[in-house]
Amino acid sequence: MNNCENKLESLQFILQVLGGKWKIHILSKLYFGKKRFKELEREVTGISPKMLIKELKDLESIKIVNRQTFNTVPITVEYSLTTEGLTLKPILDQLMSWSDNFMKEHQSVENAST
Amino acid sequence: MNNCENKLESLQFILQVLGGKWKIHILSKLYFGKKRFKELEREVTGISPKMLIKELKDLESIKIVNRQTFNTVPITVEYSLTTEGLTLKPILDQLMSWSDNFMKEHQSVENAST
DNA sequence: CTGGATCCTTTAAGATACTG
DNA sequence: CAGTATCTTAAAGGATCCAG
Repeated sequence: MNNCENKLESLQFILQVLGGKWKIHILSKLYFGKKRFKELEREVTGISPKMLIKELKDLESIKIVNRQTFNTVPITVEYSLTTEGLTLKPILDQLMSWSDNFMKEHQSVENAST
Repeated sequence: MNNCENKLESLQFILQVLGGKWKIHILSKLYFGKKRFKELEREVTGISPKMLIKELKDLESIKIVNRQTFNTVPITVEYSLTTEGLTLKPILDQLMSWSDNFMKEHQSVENAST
């Protein structure tokens, strides 16, 4: 039963993918639909083009986001979630509600010094 | 409805907590029960005492693990999960099964070049 | 045994200017 | 508009030695 090690690795892998400063923020924007590069740059406040590109490439390479180019006058690129990417949403939602709850608990503990 | 920002923050927070190279590994050992420092050092292969201490402190500070000292001849310290920490298990399990599935898909895509 | 302190290397991230 | 390149800083992690 040492596929535990295996699972550990996958877990670490996906945590690494989702970790970092920007991934979640970017994904949360893409859950509302496709976005152009510039849109993302605007909406993911504080990110630099270099970081945005890097993160998008990361996500693209594991097929969580999709990149589509249009040969318009100034080139247009749209990013969107793949089917795989969409399956991530419930997970993220659950994690979110856990974190949310966790934060509340944590706060109430700190404020319990009355 | 900009509690979205709030949720994003909690998500990032917990992802940061769980992220890094060792947290998950350590937690997965603690799910089997309390462990002494040395036991963890042995079981979490490759970790240095410095890292182990740091990670344990991180987890302790957010009340996910519990630290209990015993005034034995050479001092003994036992680490275990708190109630909060235990609530993390289902989340981790779900994440794990997702990652697992994701990895399989990903592999089959790569091998589909027949 | 448990853990702190120090030094060093590697990786993540930020700023900014530049090209097709 | 979309993306690169370069340079710099900050943070994570590793190695090792030391102390209660």
